[in-house]
Amino acid sequence: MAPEEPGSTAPAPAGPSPAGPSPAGATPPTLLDLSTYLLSRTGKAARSRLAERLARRGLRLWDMAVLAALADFGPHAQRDLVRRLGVDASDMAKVADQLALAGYVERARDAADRRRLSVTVTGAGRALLAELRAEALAVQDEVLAPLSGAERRVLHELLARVHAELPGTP
Amino acid sequence: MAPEEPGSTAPAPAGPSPAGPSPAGATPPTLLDLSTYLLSRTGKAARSRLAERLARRGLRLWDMAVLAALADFGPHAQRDLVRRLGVDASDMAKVADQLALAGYVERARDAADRRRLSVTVTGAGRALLAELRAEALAVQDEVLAPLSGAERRVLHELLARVHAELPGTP
DNA sequence: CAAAATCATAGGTCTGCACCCACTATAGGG
DNA sequence: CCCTATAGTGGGTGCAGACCTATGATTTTG
Repeated sequence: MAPEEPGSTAPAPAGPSPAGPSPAGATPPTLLDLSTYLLSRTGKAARSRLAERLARRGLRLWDMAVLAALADFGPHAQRDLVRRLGVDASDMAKVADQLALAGYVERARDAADRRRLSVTVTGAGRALLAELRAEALAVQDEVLAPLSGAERRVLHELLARVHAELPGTP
Repeated sequence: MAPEEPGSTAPAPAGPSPAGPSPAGATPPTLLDLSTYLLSRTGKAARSRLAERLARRGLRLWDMAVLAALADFGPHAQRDLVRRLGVDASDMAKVADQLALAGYVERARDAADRRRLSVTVTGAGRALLAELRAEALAVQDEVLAPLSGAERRVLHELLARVHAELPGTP
């Protein structure tokens, strides 16, 4: 079970870039060549850092998403938040409940359809969202540190286009 | 597991996101303005799609990483794989064990230090890695569909620089 | 009106990831 | 030799995310 493949030469890395820190060993080039891999890694770094900052406030990423949706598009019925954000209805109920308890949103039964709960962001919610946005920008600055302003704009534009076409996102 | 969308298998016959521009509602601009958010979302999409393809073969992302490390840098003591990939030693033992069982790697005790297990990729392992690489490229093609070749190269270069400076990666 | 559909919610499952501890085998210094 | 450190392993824990089901309240529809 060892058909030695002579041709499967590893793309031996000439050498770890002098500037590149590699105290623990370099990442395999086979992986680094994959945009998939880089996207996954950098995305995970961004997410986990932001999540960690939110966690310090007892919040999760969904909380921020809900506040953003309410601030950007105005009051939603809970079911519309579910549709817009693509989250499970049951999970949305929990998020909304927590946000309402903390005073960041208000919930009221829709008079027209008493099954529906209309969710509205409060002043406190808007203020919080502004802070969370600042946190996100701080993370962004941290993660994108090696890029110039112009490069960051290019990256953002490319990612926006990729994101726009992702199934499940629209 | 395709948490984002239901059928991620086939490239949508007609259009990616069915005609409707916002069948579910638009994403809040407050989020879309954050590169952090785009990075996280696209990264997650890439990751989950690749993971799903690997899962069909009974593999996980770590399996691919280990094979890549072995193919790129030659045989490793298990402990060196742990250092290079930044995974927990206990988890690495499990991954290596599974790979060995499937015949993708061989393990032998190091004669010099009989505590160490030297891990070597087999021919089958290299062949598998080539296939996994092809899968990753397919996912990449899927995710980066909206970008031209030149744009993909720019994106890759920017991501590579960002990734190189991420703490925890070195 | 009765039946079916819809909304919100409580509760639970499942999966993957990261991490931790206890234990064995081996190495190496004093 | 004894003692400490290291390598690998097995068997866990805890957490977060997505998902699923049942139920009560309400609206819509046949």
